[in-house]
Amino acid sequence: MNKLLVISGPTATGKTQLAFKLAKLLNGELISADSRQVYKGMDIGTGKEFSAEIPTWECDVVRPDEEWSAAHFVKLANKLIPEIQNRQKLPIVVGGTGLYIVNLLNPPETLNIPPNNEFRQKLERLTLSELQGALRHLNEKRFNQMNDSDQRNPRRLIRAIEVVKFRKLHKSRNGKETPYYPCYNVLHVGLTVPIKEIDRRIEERVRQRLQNRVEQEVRRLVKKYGWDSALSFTIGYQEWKPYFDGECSIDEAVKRWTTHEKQYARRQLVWMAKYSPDKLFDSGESNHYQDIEAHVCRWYYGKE
RNA sequence: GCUGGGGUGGCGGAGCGGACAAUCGCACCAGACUGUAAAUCUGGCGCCUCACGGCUACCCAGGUUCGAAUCCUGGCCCCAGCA
Repeated sequence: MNKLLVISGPTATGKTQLAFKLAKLLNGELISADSRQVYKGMDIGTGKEFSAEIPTWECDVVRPDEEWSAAHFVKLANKLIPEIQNRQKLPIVVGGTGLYIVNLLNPPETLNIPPNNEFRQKLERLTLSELQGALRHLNEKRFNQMNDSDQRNPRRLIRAIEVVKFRKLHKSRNGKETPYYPCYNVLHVGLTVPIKEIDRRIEERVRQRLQNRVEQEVRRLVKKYGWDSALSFTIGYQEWKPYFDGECSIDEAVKRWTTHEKQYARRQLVWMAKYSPDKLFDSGESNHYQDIEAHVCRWYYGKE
């Protein structure tokens, strides 16, 4: 039994509800592939949902001021998945962070090359052309491999430099940072909805979260962790800062939040178009659940 | 009613005689992406054309000028202060 079910898709398509249903049906446990729900206390704004019967892993694992990354996610997931399987249960990875899922299923060689924060801080002070120059000087080939947009992306340039530097330093003892290549029997189900419907659901959800007093949650978290934390790069949190600082009205802040959420959904769709799941379902269609259930069961109960 | 400021592309906002289809930001569209990914970055964004290029544009109507979003006159509208 090495089966692994993956459910991905843009925000507001009903992934979590689907995962709960399937978990109940197939005796499963969830692993959240969500880069924001890992943060403790960021509950209302990230829309955490739990079920009394079904365990959900990789939620609430670090504080908003702690470090987290795709590599952390993958490492923990590769520990959890066999554990769940050993309990004779089905692990279900659900989430909208496409990179996490891709990295889990198909880890890049560089995944376990750690960041060098001190070095990064130094590089962050450089201009774009200085960064480009630095990478070309270290490894012209690597620079040329990058596409036009990445060559102008400071963050990507910094990581590339970091990787090259690391390899130069550790070329003798290669192997330690090679990622673990799992071989699970994976079914990857994608969930989508026409974009107009996603927009509608996002608007509704923002209203709902306001009613659930996100504002209080944000205020509390800012007090505890400050803006120098995940709060400043999370939709639904970052937008509150100008309002708290008296630079805009609450309506403007909420509008920006909604817009950012919609833009995010579009980016997720672009990502999904590139890394398409095995099978895509439209959760706006009335009988989608039956279709998904049938499809998943065929895989689950089928021969290995 | 007087005085002063102003009307620019979906919005905010530069430009104040030529180099302006008009800096920039936002929104929007299309993408990229392999340890920050709800992040970060790229391209497009008046109309027609694959392109060279052409056409119509900076409230409206006139005028000055080789040339006007930019100057002048009149009109309409907005804002601030005074009445």
